[in-house]
Amino acid sequence: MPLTETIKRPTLHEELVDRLRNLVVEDALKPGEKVPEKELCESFGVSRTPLREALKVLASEGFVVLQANRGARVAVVTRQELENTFPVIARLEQLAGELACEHIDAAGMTWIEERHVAMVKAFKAGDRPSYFQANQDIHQALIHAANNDILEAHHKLLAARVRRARFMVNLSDDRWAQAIEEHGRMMEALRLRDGEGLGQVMKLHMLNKYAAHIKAIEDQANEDLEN
Amino acid sequence: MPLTETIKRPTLHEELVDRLRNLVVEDALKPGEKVPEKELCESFGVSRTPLREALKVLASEGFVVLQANRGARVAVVTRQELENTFPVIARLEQLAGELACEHIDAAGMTWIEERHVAMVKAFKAGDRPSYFQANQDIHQALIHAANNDILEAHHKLLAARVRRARFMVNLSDDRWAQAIEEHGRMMEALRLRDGEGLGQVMKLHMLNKYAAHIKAIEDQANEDLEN
DNA sequence: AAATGTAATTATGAATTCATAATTCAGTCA
DNA sequence: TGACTGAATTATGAATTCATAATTACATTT
Repeated sequence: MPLTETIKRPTLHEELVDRLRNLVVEDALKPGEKVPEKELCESFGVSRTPLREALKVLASEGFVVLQANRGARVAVVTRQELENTFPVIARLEQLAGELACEHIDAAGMTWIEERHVAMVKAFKAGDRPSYFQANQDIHQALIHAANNDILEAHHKLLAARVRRARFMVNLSDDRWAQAIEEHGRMMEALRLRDGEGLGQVMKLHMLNKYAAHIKAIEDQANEDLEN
Repeated sequence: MPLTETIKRPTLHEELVDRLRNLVVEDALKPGEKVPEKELCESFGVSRTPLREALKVLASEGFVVLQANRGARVAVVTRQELENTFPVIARLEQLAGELACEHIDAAGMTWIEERHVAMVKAFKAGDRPSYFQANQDIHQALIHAANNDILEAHHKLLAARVRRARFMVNLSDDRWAQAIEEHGRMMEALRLRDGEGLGQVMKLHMLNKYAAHIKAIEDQANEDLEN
């Protein structure tokens, strides 16, 4: 921890990058929609310059696509993109699991145990929003515990992509139960500081999530065909 | 392959992102230096707006750091950062190796064989620049053969970071010979389409590169102490 | 009525301008 | 002589302006 705490976040465009990314990830801006530059400027109370700077960053992160002289559109989540993303994030989570077991401290451990309890509770109550939040907290904490900024930064972007995709399908009860079971095994490995094991489970967890996603998409496509 | 080929690259800021990134990676802009906005605008013949947009993107990629009201500086390559980068890129290369064996086509295979020959030739001739180029071509081609855009994009950024670091130390003859040997094993695995094996060797290759780098840095530090 | 060509409008990329924060440098005092 | 103060200068972030590309609306023709 450095002695000099980093200063507040002053620049407009940084703030905007986060806000806009959230709008995309939280599905407030729908895939394929053009980004309404003018409206956003007004609602944020800023001029076009910082907003456009932010859009450039978002484009490099893959959340919007820029078309020459035709502005920005919200990137569509293609199946191809999902198929490409999951294997990559699975490997990053595997690495994170290994490193987390080496580097996690007592405070981090306590926090994760606490969030795990909250997550199971949300599952039993059928409370999806709370589950999603606790789940996200746990994964974030594990990545953070790995103590690798590069890993964390790249994971953050990929995780946001995956999080966007949750609006494409519903979490099935089966998959939900399976995910909870996998999280149980993650906690076991973490308590034993079994990095190899935690890495394996986290990778598997992500690949299973992937499989469930693909299946859900296909089921939905079939349903649509029937109607 | 889509019927409609994507149009040229018209926008100033995209061009600038690439050009500036190159200046950083090729060490024309030295770590820690402040980015001379004015000079760059003049030499590129553009105004500040697109240049600053490009700097925002470069900052999100980690090649420059922005300080509030104090402009951009070229990011310094810290040892910590390198220690964080190598394990991540090693995993990505492992994954790329596995996927490349599944997806590579004849043209890709031919190109890689050709570049491998050129690389060995450059090694025997002691021609470092040609070696670096061929080496980079091979790794890029393998990643590309994996046929995963997400993987490719994230690898590209990390590879650029690592490439920057080559200015910190020299490639020792020992490490060079070892690298050539590892590439030989990569080619063997690739020819057999042994994805598992290729992934392992590529991961190892990167981790060995990492070890050599750290060692070189330490040796250099010791030399400096003696003088 | 449909289609094509053209003018008007709008939106976009980039240049310029503006307000302010940071830096530099001269002058003052110890 | 050297450290501090404060004005002058410079650099930066953001707003505004401007030129042009794209879209829309409309008219003309068949």
